[in-house]
Parts: sequence; structure tokens; C-alpha cells
Amino acid sequence: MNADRYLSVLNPEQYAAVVHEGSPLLILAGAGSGKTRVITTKIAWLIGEKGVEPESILAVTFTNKAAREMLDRATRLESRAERSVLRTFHSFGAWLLRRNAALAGLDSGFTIYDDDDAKTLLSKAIPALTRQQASAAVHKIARAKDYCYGPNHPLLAEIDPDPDFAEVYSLYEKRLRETGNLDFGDLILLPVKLLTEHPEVRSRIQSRFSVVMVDEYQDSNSAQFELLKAIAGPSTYLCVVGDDDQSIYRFRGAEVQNILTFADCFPGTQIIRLERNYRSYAPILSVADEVVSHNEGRLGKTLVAERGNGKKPVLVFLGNQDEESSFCAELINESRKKGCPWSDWAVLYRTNAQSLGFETEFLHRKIPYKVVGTLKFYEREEIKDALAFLALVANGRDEVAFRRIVNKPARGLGEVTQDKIVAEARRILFESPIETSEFSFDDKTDLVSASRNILGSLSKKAKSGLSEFIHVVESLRLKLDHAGSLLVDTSELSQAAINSEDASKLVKKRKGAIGLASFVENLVESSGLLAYHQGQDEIAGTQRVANLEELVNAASLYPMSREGLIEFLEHIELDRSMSEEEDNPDSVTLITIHNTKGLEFPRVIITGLESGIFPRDDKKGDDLEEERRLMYVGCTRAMDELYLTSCGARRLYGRTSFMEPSPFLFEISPESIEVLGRAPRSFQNRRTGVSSSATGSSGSPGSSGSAPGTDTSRWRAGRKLFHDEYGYGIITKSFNSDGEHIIVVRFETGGEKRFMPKYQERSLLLVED
DNA sequence: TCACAGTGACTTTTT
DNA sequence: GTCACTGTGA
Repeated sequence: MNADRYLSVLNPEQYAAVVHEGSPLLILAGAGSGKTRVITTKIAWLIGEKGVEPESILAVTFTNKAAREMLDRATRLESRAERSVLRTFHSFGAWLLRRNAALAGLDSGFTIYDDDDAKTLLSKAIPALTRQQASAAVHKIARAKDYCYGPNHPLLAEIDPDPDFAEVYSLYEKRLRETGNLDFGDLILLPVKLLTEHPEVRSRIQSRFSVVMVDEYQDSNSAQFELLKAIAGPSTYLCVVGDDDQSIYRFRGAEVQNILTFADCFPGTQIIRLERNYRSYAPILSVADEVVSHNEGRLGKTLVAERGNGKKPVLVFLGNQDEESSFCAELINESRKKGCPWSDWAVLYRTNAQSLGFETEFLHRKIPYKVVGTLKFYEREEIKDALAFLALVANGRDEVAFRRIVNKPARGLGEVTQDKIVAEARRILFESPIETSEFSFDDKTDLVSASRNILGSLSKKAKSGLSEFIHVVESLRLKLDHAGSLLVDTSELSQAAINSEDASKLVKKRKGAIGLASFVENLVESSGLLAYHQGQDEIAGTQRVANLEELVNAASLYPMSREGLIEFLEHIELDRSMSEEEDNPDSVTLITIHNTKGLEFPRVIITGLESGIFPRDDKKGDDLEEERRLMYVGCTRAMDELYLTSCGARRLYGRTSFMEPSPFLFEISPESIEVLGRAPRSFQNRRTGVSSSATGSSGSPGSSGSAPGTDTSRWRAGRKLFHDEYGYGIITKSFNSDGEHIIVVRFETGGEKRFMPKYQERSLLLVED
């Protein structure tokens, strides 16, 4: 595309950011300010106007979706951008490691463990750990890696001062290397190590990439910052884009300091602010701004609404989450009657668990919806089984994968036998240390070879089961190796795999399983997994066979070779956001606030604005600021209309609890928002500036605002109430005994019970007369 | 070794 | 209320 055309649509700040050259550049891009447009235009401009080689541009993002969108948009402006490297941090790390596997001390066929796999590995490595302890340890190890701390790092104590932790971490690393696997943190950490320990690799990378850009820079962690410093040489043009107000991944190690101190770390940095918002009407931005301006640690930025004035956001107080979901349904239905498409609407919530109520309600009312971000497909048992089998074929040392499928379907190989095999594999490994980089299929440390070694020591039943298993794995490996040599040209496909949408169409046109698909199909069958899950289907009426077929289909995008298999597994591990298949395009979006980043909707409802839910009750200090930024992200998704809902009571883990409005609601000035429904007294007091001593109380909506238990008059005889377990009842007696306030309640069911209200805040609910 | 039942823990957010 | 782990008995 002609540069004049794409440059002419930019505002002066965007233009300046696109044509900026020389010094490092920090673009502070507010929500809806055209950030992606700037990055993609810049890529196009560098290639088309400045003669930069497409291959020498590296652009890193945090999500695969963002990477795809960036590639898509940049390519539309400049077709050569297709050859640029646009990846997530993690997939870039994997890319770098596979190309320098030997130097990094890895097999280029390494597979990637998710948290679940890591937990399994650790609990097998240290049987003394309970599942919970293993889980906590894996979590802390991941944090440590976010900060680039190895097991011996002097600052490791910041994560956990317990000396045992360093030991557990160290053992975990050892076992992970033995199995030939990497975890997510390694995909950043090991490239940093590689680049710092091997200057020749570093200079090669630095001369390969003359331009390095990072999107969503506010979400980068310390390790990613280290990686960035290692990639960027003295002559690299570095450009990072981000918004400190949208930093919402601190909990997994994102370091806002990276963006706050960028200019200090890279001297000469120029800062360009994009503050013109093209997405939302002014009143929506006011609410977002009022909330986020309560944060202290921010660079500061004021969004200007280019779209001007519009409908004032609405805050709705509701009794409980059932009312909340039916309110949302009605609101959406009403707009539908006026011709508004379902897809205009997004219902946002803090935690995934909250989606359930909306799903039930919408199903009931026949409102089409889609839940974004449920990665259920790859978490299904049958899919995990098939993937574990594939992983074992690719990497014979993958202990977790081996344990998962060696006895599935049952082959008489229980944990005892499994332990024996793993021990044997480790024995061989220690007796004949081989250069790790030289591991290959026929390697003796392979769990399959180890299995063969111990066959003699097994019972008859286990022996035949294990022999059969060995045979299956080996014939699959043979098949893969042979296919590799007879390889038809599948480059068309793997190119298409990048643009997955086109690719699946391409594949559907062809008949039969092609590429890696025929291999996966074969594996699913010969492993016995298909028959096993078919049986389960009959019992539980599940969709397992269909899911396995779907997996086979997904594999058709990859060539039938070991490399193809590894690529397939990596893709699945790093991008679980399944192509949004045959989703009804006109449907309401149900989504967590975290997942909305980068998205926009004409009409947005942010639900569950209650203290304890949003923000979560354990949040304070910096964490609370992060929750506030999350609120900011949620609000700024809305283009035309914004609704906030807050419930007086909510059922959580099967219990009903009173809820107080989210403190963020108090930060919105009364003029900025229209209030519907019965606002709790605490809210009215706070908002009109009346001091309230009732903070932290849990009065029900409309009832007295004082703390329960101290105010005996609330629990007077004659009042109706609701109890979690016993249902509705009426207070028949209310008195003090030994200084304790006691009430007697007669329930509708006929029973009578005594309570001390003070201790029953969570289960006893006063009901309006 | 497996199937079942009872127990307990648990709910952020994700590459 | 749900899921997953643990322990028991066959």
C-alpha cells in the first residue's frame, strides 16, 4: 500500500511515533488510542519507505492473538511484513532455543511442560510433598524464573526465604533437564543465559534484528526485560509500546517498573504519548479516569475522547447474583428489541467461576453467547492422553507423559512398575553420561529402552502389557522417521498454519487425513486410546471420540515428520486459544476482565463490583492498585454504553454471603454515573460525604448499616430470615445469656433452631418484611 | 491393581 | 457445589 495513504490517517502524535528514528522510543499509548495501528504502520513504513529488511524486524507481544492480529494488519499495509518475526515472548524464546539447542545444552526436540505437568514431575521427584505443597512450590519456581532467579541466586529468598525452597527448586531443575523438558519460565530464562554466555550467538542475533519492538510492554517481567537487553545491541532500534495504567499481570511477575523506568535504562529515550481516544464516549472515560487516578505509581496521562459526549455510565445495585444475571439478560433483550445485535454486548467478570450464572440464565432465555478464554479443549482427559503419547514419541525421556499413558488403557502397569522403569532410565543416564545435545530416538536413556531392560523382572501380566506398549511406541517412531524421508511438499501447509483460519479451510477441502494428521490418527488407534475413550463415551455419554477427531484434524496443518510433530506440540503448548471455530458470530461475549485486554465492545457490563470479589479481599497496596487498573481496563473496553452491577448478597462455594459495594464505586463522583436500584446505606453515606463508622460491616441492602452482632435490635423477634441450610424462618425469641446474644428461629420446614447471630454472619440473612 | 466412597480443599487472573 | 486426592476393600 502506498505510504501516503496509510500515513495520512494518523494524528500528529501517531505520525511522530511512526516516523521516529534513532534513539530508543517509548510510546505511552492510552486505551483506544490506536496503538496497534501505530505499530503495524511503523513496520510497514520501515520496510516500504526505509528499506529495512522484513526479516530484521522483531516484534514481540504477549498473546498469540495479538501476534496474529499484528501480522495480519501489518501484512495488509505491506505484504513483505509477512517475513518479519512477529511472535510472543515465549514462542520467540522457543524459536531461539531450538535453533541453538546444542549450545543451550538441549535436545532440539524438547517439549514444553505446563504447570500441571510440572506439578506431576515435582511430586514424583519428591514423593514427600503433598499435592498442595508441590503446587505451591511450582508456583514459586515460576515466580523465581520471572525474576531470572536460578536455584542459587542470592535474591531467591525474596520469593521464599526457606532454604528448603532452594533445594526443591534445584531438584526440580535437575529432573526437568533429565526429562528433556522446559517449562514456560525456561523459554525466557534459557535464552537470556544462552545470549549472555555465548557472545557469538548474541552478536549474531543482534545483527539479525535491527529493529526490536515490544507491545504491551507494561506486562513484561524482569526476565523478559533481561532478554530484551540481551537482544538489543548498540545499533538496534528499540521501540516499546505500553500503558502503565493497563498493567494487570503483576501476579505472575509482570514488573510495572520496566515501563516506569524504561527511559532511565535506555538513555536518550524519547517518549511519545498517545492520549486521543477513538473508542469511547467522554463519560465512559471520565469514570475510568476517576478510578485509576486514585493510583499513586503511574506516569500520568489524560485521555481525550475524540468521539465527544454520550450516554452516562449506569451503576446498578441488585440483591444477588441471580438478579444480576437476569438484569443483564433483560438489558440485552431490551436492546435486541430495538435492533441491537447480540454481539454488541460483553459481560465482564473478575473470575471465570462467575460465568456460570450468566450461562445458565442466557441458555434459559435463549440469548446466544460465547464464553471467551475457557481452554477446555486441551484440558480434556482424552486430549491430554493423546498429547502425552505424542510427546513421548517426540521425546522418549518425558517422564510425565510416560506415566500418563503407559497404563492407559490398563496394561497391568501400576505405579510400582512405573517407578521401576523411571529409576532404570535414570540409572543408565548416570552411568553413561552422554552429551545432552546428542540425545535421539534410539538413545539408551529413553524410557522405552529402560522399559525393555526391566521386562525380565516383571510378572507375566505386566510383562506382556509392557511389551505391547513398547511395540506401539516403536512402530510409531519408525513410521514417523520413514514418513520424513518420503515427505511430500508440505511447506504450503506449514505456511498456512500461521494463518490458521485459511489453513483449516484448506484442509477441509482435501479428503482424508493428511500430513501429521494421518500419524495422529494412527497413534490414537494403535495406542488403544481411541477404543478406551470410546468405551468411556458409552458410559458417560461424553464427546471424547469427536474431540480426538478434532485433534487429528488440527494436526493436518503440520508435516508428517519429527519436526512437524514437535512444531505441533509446541504450538499447542504455547497457544491454547483454539481457533474460534463455528462460533455464532452474533452472540454475547462472556469474558474475564483480564481477557478483554485489546478488545472493544459497543456495550459493556462489568459485573460483581463487590468488595471481596472485585477487588478480591486480600488485595492491598500494590495489589490493590493492580485491581484498580483492572477496573480501568474493563471500563475502557466500552465504546457506547457502560453498565456496572453490584450485588448485596452472593452465593460463593455454596454459601450465601453479604456483600459490600466495591470500594472502586466510591471513587466515582456522583455526577459521573447514574445509579439504579437500591444503593446500600454505606454507599449513600460515603458518596454524600457523611462519615460512616460502619466500614467493614455486612448489613444487607436496605437493612441497618451497623455491624451485626453488636446491634441486637436487628435480630428482634418477628423478623424473617433466611438460613443457608434450613431455608426461610422467623425469629421467635431474642435474648441475652451469659453476655451472648441468642435468637431462636422457627423455620418453614417446622424445625426450631438456636443461633448466636454474631457467629452466623455468613449463613444467616435477614429478609425484608 | 482397580474401583469406589469419603474426605478435604478450593476458586483469580495465563504464556 | 465441585473436583481431586486418599484410603479401603475386593
